[in-house]
Amino acid sequence: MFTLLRTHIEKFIPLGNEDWDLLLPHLAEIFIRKNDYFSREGKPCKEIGFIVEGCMRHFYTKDGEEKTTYFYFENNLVTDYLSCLTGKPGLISIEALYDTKLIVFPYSVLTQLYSESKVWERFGRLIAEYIAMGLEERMTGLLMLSAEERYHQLLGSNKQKILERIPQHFIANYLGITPVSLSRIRNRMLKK
Amino acid sequence: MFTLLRTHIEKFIPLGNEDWDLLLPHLAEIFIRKNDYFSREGKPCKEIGFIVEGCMRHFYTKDGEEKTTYFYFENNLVTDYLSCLTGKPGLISIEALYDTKLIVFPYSVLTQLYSESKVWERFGRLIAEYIAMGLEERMTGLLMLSAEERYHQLLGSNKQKILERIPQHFIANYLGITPVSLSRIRNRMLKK
DNA sequence: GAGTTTTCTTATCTTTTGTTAACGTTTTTT
DNA sequence: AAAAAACGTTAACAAAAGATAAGAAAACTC
Repeated sequence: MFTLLRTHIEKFIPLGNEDWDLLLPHLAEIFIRKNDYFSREGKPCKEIGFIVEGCMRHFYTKDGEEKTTYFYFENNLVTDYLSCLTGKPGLISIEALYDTKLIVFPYSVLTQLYSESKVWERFGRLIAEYIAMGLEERMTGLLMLSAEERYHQLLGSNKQKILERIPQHFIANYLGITPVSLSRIRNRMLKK
Repeated sequence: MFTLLRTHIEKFIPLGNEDWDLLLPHLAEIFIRKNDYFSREGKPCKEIGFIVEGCMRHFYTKDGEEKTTYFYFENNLVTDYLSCLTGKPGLISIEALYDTKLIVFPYSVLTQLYSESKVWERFGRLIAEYIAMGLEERMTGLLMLSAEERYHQLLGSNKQKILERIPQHFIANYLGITPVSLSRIRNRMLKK
C-alpha cells in the first residue's frame, strides 16, 4: 500500500530501507470525500499528501469567485507548498474533485528528515527543483502563448488526462481564460 | 570582493569558513559588456553568476522576436536554471543591459559541493525552494490579475528598481503585454 | 554635433477576450 | 420521480489587447 509512495519518491532518488524506515512510521492513509478539503485558505498547511486514487484541484478565491489554478492526480504529491515553506496561512484551498484516497504525513517530519539524513535532504532539493521547472514551463506558456496555443499545448501534453474527467470551466481557469472563451476556442477548433 | 557573494549565500544559510573555502577557489570575476551575453539560446548554460554591478535580462525568441521574461539585478544570482538542471541546451538567452561585473563559478562545482557537504546540499534545496516561491507568486499574478493590476503590483513591489533603468518595452514583455498596451495603461493612470 | 537608432506615445483598425444572459442537457439532491 | 443545481454552448454587446504606422524625444554612434 505505502509502496506506491516509495516508488514515487524513488523516481527522484534511490532509497535504502533505512531511509524509508525513517518516514514509514509517520505515514497514514486517509480518505477525502468529493468537495471536501485537503487544505484551506487562511489555514497553514502542515501536511503532505500522495494521491493513491482520485484527484484534487487547487484554487484561489478572488472577488468571491473561485479560480482553479492547478490539479493534482493519482500517483502525485499534493500540498500547499507555499504555506508549508513559509509556515504562513495558505492563500489557496485544495479540494477533492472526486472521492480521493491519500497517503499523508506531516511536513514537519520531512523537515526533520532533511536534518537527519543526507538522502532526504537531497530529495528535498530534487523535488524543489522539479517544482521550479514545472512552474517555469507553465509561466513561459502564459507569457509567450495565446490562450488557444496554451489549450493546444495542454491537449498535446501528458496532462491530457486532465481533460478526461475535469469540468471545462476549471480548465479554463487553469489556462487563464473564462469558460466562455474556452468554449469559443473549442468551437473554432471543430470548424477546422 | 567575493564577500558580497558570501553575504548573499548567508541570507539562505550560515556558512562556516570550511564551507566557504570549498567554493572560494572556483570563483572568478568577469565583466560582460552591454549587449553581450551571459548565456545563449541553444547552448547549455554551465555557469552560475552573481551580479556585483549592472543588470541583465532573460529572454526567449519567438517568431524572430525577443520576449524579455525576467531581469537580474545587483546582489543576485543569475543563471539559466533550467538548462543547468537538465544539462540541455538553453531555451533562453541572458544579456547584459548595462556593463556588468559578475562573480562566476561552474554549476558543476555546485553539484560537486552538494555531494560533499551537507551545508551546500541544504543551500541547494533552499535556493530551489526560493525560486519556486518566486515563480509561484509570479504565475498567480499572471492568472489572477489583469495587465493593469500586474503593473500596479510591480510598481508597489520591491522590484520598483526594475522601472528605474529598464526600457518600457522590456517591462511590457515581463508583464505579458505589448509595449503599446503598457503605454496605454500608463496613459490611463495619468488621467486619474 | 550631425545623423542614426532606440524608445515611447498616440491614433486607427482589427482581433481577442470578458460580461451577461438565455437555453438545453446532464448531474445531483431530496 | 421531481426539483434543483451545475455545466457547456451560443449570442450580443462592451472592454481590452494586438497590429501597424506615424511622429516626437531621447540616447547612442561616429
